Amino acid sequence: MADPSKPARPGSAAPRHGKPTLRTIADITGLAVTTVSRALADAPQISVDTRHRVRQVALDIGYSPDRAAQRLKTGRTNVIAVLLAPHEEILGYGTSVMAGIAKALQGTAYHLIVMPNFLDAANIDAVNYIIRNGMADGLIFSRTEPLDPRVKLLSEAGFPFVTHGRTELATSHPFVDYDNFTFAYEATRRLIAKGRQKPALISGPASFTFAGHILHGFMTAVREAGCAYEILTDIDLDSPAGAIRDRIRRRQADPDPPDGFTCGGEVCALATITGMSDCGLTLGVEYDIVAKQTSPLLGAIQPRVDTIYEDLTETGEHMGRILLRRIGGSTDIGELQLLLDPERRFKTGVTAGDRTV
Amino acid sequence: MADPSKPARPGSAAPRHGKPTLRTIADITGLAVTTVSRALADAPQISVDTRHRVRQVALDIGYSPDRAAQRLKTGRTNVIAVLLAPHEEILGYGTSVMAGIAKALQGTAYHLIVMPNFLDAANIDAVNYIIRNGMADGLIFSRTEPLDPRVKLLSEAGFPFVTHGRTELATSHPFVDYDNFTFAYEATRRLIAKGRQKPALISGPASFTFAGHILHGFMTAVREAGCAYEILTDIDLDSPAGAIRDRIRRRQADPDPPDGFTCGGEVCALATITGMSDCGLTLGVEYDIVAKQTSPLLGAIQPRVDTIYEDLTETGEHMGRILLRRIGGSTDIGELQLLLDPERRFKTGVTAGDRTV
DNA sequence: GCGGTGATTTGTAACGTTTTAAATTGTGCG
DNA sequence: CGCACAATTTAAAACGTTACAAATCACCGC
Repeated sequence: MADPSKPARPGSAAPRHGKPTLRTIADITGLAVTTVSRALADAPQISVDTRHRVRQVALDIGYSPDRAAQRLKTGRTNVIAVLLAPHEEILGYGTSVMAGIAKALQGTAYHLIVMPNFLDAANIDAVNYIIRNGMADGLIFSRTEPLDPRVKLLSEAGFPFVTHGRTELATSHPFVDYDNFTFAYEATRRLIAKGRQKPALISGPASFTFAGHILHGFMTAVREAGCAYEILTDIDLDSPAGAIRDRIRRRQADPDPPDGFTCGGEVCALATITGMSDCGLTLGVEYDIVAKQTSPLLGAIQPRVDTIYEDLTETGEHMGRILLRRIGGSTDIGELQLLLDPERRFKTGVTAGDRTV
Repeated sequence: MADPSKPARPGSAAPRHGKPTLRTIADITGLAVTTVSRALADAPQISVDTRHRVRQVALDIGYSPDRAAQRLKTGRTNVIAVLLAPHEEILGYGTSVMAGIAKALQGTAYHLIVMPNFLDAANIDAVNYIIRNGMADGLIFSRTEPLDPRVKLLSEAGFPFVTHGRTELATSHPFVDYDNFTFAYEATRRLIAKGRQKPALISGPASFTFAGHILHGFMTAVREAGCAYEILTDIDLDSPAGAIRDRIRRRQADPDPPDGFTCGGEVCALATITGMSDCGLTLGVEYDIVAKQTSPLLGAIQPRVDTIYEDLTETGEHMGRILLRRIGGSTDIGELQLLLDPERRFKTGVTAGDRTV
């Protein structure tokens, strides 16, 4: 064993910029740089005594490994990239999900980088860039399409990733998804249970997988009930609130308008209320809405909206955990895929001290 | 000049993982690695002809420099870090600002990383971590306090940063801020112009600089008008919507309630409307609100709310640009600080095709 | 033709880490 | 005592880039 009391070997110098390196620890302990490296990595071939001593010194001088050097040597970046689409600006989708991912990454060596992909919708380029330049060890993105080209690309490259949303591709891949079928099914059933005769659906843009799930859930509910229904095409959850409002208003002017709305989002619900209100119709009286809720917002507005909750932060946390597992080498698809149940609790803004008016 | 036709020098090998490096280009062109490096850096000592040839080859084979190696060698990370507080989840504050920053970083070598700081509010630790470990070349954060310790720390360390919001520290530093004084002043004047007798203020948490600016603007307006006023303490823009709603409702039960509200945020405005509505009061009839608008949300709801706009994406873009300038070495405080005027346009949800009802 | 000059190009070392292979130590046993 | 063997520790090389100093080249005036 090296004698800790012997002077630092000649040729060893303190790093110029003060930041401690492996070399610093080596000089202090009298060990070789290699030994220190392995000790910190808890290699079994290093004596337990040495491992402890090295760890202690590292802690004392506040050592933390240089990420650039590690990355250069190992090829691992210790970075998770997340792709955010421009539309996700509203109502904190992006921030909620990222908060969840960050939570999953807490305590690991991984950092979260946001790909500057707000501008161009063609984010297949961003995916290509990440794979080819090895910008990250794993990728997270959302708004999957049934035949999502990003998923294909990543799968073929063997690049670890997790999607928010499923695809219909033959090769299965890691994902976290919310059960939008059940959401739409339950939401529409609630409308019917409230006595509504003709539910209408406002779903996501048709190209996304989840829009199909919502449609399916909606159709299942209306068919079961054998009631009339309507699907509002030409607007979707990404439409500007003003466009949705106008569309609702126009529809009410035509014969046989819907009296219930299954809304996939909060802004959409607000816009619907506004449009109906413009026509002199009151929520809960002439019509009803059941909406998906992803923020505390709808919980406190007037009139109260019946909602079904989706926890985006939880979703992000699951995605982070699954991605770490995948990067760790897991191929057990069972622990890499997760379908979250809509929570059944009725979020209607009722808080303690609330009085019925 | 090196002869392009001569065979690749012995000892040169193709990189194992296919990714082209400087060495690859050197082999192809018959130049030395150093020459290629400088050619790509457009160093004047390399002949124009060589520079062009190297660039072309680099383009052809799809070369892009290894960030880890650059970072290791130069100490520069080419990373901008952004700190997001937990409260910024709502209404896309974070995402909007980041979209703006990303826009400013577009086309530069910089990547945007989000510090996983959602969990602990003590983000002074995160700042320390970034400085000490050289995690980024620059930092962006928001919600400054008058004597913000983060600003102190960064200034002393000489670490480039830009804040969203001002401080009252003696040493001036780069910032982008919205003129919240003018916002509150104008908003309150509008309330008074609408004939309101007793405006009330809901501002940000008192610890933040901008809350003081809002208060100042509000007070200036009410003093000028010589009218009654009220400041709603015990709630602020960060309060849950339900808490704000309840507080408004309770206040209306007491004597001499306010009949106008200057709201610093959208959720706050919605909650206020809800609380008043619970008391049977109608916006625009018994009371008015002027709110700050940072998303398209309020534009489409019913009842219409009078708002003053703050463009967060633009703010982010300015912050990004200023930070790049600062990293580039600028110390001209004139081009590192920016106070944005509230836009005077009235965003009241009026879109093309809108009809007055 | 020769030293000098400016314009280009080049080799070597280094950034801090991990990996591979080799060296050093200690121990048991014939 | 000497050898094999395991347990530790070590030296050297490499990842891809840039900085520094040195080398090469072409060309000029004498």
